[in-house]
Amino acid sequence: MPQVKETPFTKGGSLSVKRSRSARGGGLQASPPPPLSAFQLQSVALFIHVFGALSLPRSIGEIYGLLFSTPEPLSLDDVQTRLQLSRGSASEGLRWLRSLGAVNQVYLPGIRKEHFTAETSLRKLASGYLRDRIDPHLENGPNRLSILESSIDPASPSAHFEKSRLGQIAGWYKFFGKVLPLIKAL
Amino acid sequence: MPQVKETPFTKGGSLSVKRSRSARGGGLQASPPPPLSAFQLQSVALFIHVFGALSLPRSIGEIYGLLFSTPEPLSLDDVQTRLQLSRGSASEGLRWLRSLGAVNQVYLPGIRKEHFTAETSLRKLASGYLRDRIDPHLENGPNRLSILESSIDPASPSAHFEKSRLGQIAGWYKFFGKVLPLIKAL
DNA sequence: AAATTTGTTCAAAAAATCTTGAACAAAATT
DNA sequence: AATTTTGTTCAAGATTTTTTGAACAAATTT
Repeated sequence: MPQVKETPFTKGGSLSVKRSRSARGGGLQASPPPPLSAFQLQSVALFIHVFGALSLPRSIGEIYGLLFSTPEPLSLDDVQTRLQLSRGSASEGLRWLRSLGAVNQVYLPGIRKEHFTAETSLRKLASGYLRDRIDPHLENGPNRLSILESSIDPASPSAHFEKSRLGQIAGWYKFFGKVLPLIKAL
Repeated sequence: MPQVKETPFTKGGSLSVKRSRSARGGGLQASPPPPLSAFQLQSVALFIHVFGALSLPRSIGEIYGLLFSTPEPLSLDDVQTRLQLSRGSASEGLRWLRSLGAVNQVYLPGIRKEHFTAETSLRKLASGYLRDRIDPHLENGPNRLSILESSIDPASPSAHFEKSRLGQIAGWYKFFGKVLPLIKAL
């Protein structure tokens, strides 16, 4: 459905020349895209690959790779311009990485923009990933198990087989419930 | 929740002389789609979910779920008709599961069609998955590391930082190289 | 050896996912 | 309080992945 958004108060008429989002006052051009160093380029490539192995989007790998290979904290705009990503991708990618704990927020005194660095502790990376991407599936476990159990008709001839399968799955859940905390603790 | 798929356009109507692939001679109709039991339906739903957590295609989860919840070995055709999958999906899905070791081939004396059952040993499932989906990424590790290393200019002021990052990654690879075999051995 | 059954492959269609860009909102500055 | 800066959201477009179905090949039967 095509939707037209309206502003609280439409100041439509002004025909103001739309300047680039990052254009500064005084008619200056946007700063030129800062080139990545060889090390940064290789890092980005490597993390695109690593994150790809987990079926994560390319932009996520790019962002983490850039932060990983850059000593200074970078802002959203830094990330966007250096990787030539769209604003949306950069924002959502950073948000996702932050929520996972793969990226740390750094507050620089006197600077308004938020800045970010890469978290490199394997423990934190792994536990964040497990927490966000694996645990949620295990949490429904008991519920799913009971649904499955209730689908077994005890009178049916296949009930015995089905119960054994149910037990199988229960064992898997139990195993993961025990092992995951261990991995997180590393 | 995930259920039967509907074909976008189910045309063809009555003039569709096209007989099912498995239609027998003598003008017989294709055998009616055998309905899944409640237990099978729930199992399929569960494994669609589980495999989905690993970003694997729905059809893979369907096939494994069906085999898991069925006592007898099933043939390619059985899988296809019961899940209403296309022939290609069923064939490729089974092949993938077989290559992973998640599905076992069963030879039934006197029966020409290949038949399959689900492998339920967690150890085999996990080690197959790690072998096919994780190991390949680790194998390139040394190579990737050396590429990254050669991108460092020792004279540059950032060389120190970059070397420490390189060491970080090397540590990760080392860790996984040690831990994965342990997991496989369970 | 012709016909039939069984299984695989792959181009095209369909579906799912990711990216973009502009509107919006919130916070800070003038 | 108006403007500017900063960050988020989401519909539409772009891209990638999955599914389909028909052609093909191999094995088996007639």
